[in-house]
Amino acid sequence: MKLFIRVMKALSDPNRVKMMKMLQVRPLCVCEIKEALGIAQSTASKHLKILEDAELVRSFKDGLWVNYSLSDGSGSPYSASMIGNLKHWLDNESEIKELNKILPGIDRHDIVGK
Amino acid sequence: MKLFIRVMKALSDPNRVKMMKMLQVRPLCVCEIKEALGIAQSTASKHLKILEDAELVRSFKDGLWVNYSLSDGSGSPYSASMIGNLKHWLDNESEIKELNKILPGIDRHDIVGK
DNA sequence: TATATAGTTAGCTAATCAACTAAATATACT
DNA sequence: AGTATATTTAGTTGATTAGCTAACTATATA
Repeated sequence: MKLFIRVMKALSDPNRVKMMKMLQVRPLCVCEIKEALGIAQSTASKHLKILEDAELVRSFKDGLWVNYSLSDGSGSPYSASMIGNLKHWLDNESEIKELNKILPGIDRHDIVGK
Repeated sequence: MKLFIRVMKALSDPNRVKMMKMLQVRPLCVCEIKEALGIAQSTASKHLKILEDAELVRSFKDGLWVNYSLSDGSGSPYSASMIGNLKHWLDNESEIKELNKILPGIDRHDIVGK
């Protein structure tokens, strides 16, 4: 039960859902995600930890950067199912279309201050 | 996005998930549900409203009783999918097995005080 | 070694939420 | 009409949560 609740809770926040949708496009570092969403870096980091604890995303370090990507779903049937469903859900939402539009222009090397 | 979040939020609470699992067995009135879960009737009622707003359950009055049952899923793809998934999820959880064990012994006519 | 950069952790605040009791509403029965 | 029963609504309280800033850790580079 705990695992299931953890996945549902993780997907109960709009910013976290947006992160999942962005990670469908390509792996992203924390600073790219905070940039796209317009939130503080610490906030983005915390959200990503919640998604990771729910086995919805995974992370690997690359020098200074921590890259986040969608999990392969091996963590639980709940995360696997939601990762799969989200691939075809919400694409017509204006907020998601907006993100998809700006995402190509977001590059970790161009992000200035924190 | 709002609809999706509403479904995720609705399923983020253990008591609400338990309600979904109980309603898979049979339609239930509020008093049967509060009895099975050991919570106040007003609490059960509020939870059921949240599930109903997420299109996960529906209700119809029968005299003094309000019967709740699983929604047919026509409300949204999100509710439809989750209703379907929950049919085969969580059955091996001890909390759910316990509920399934006591549920046959719970009858609205036998419930004494509120 | 010092400095800059990316990320996380700690600590705070405002908002949301689950629980309860008590009061109000709705329906049936005497 | 009056009473009992089922449910919902109002109002309160304690816990959780999302957001921020500031401080800390880790890594790379001058």
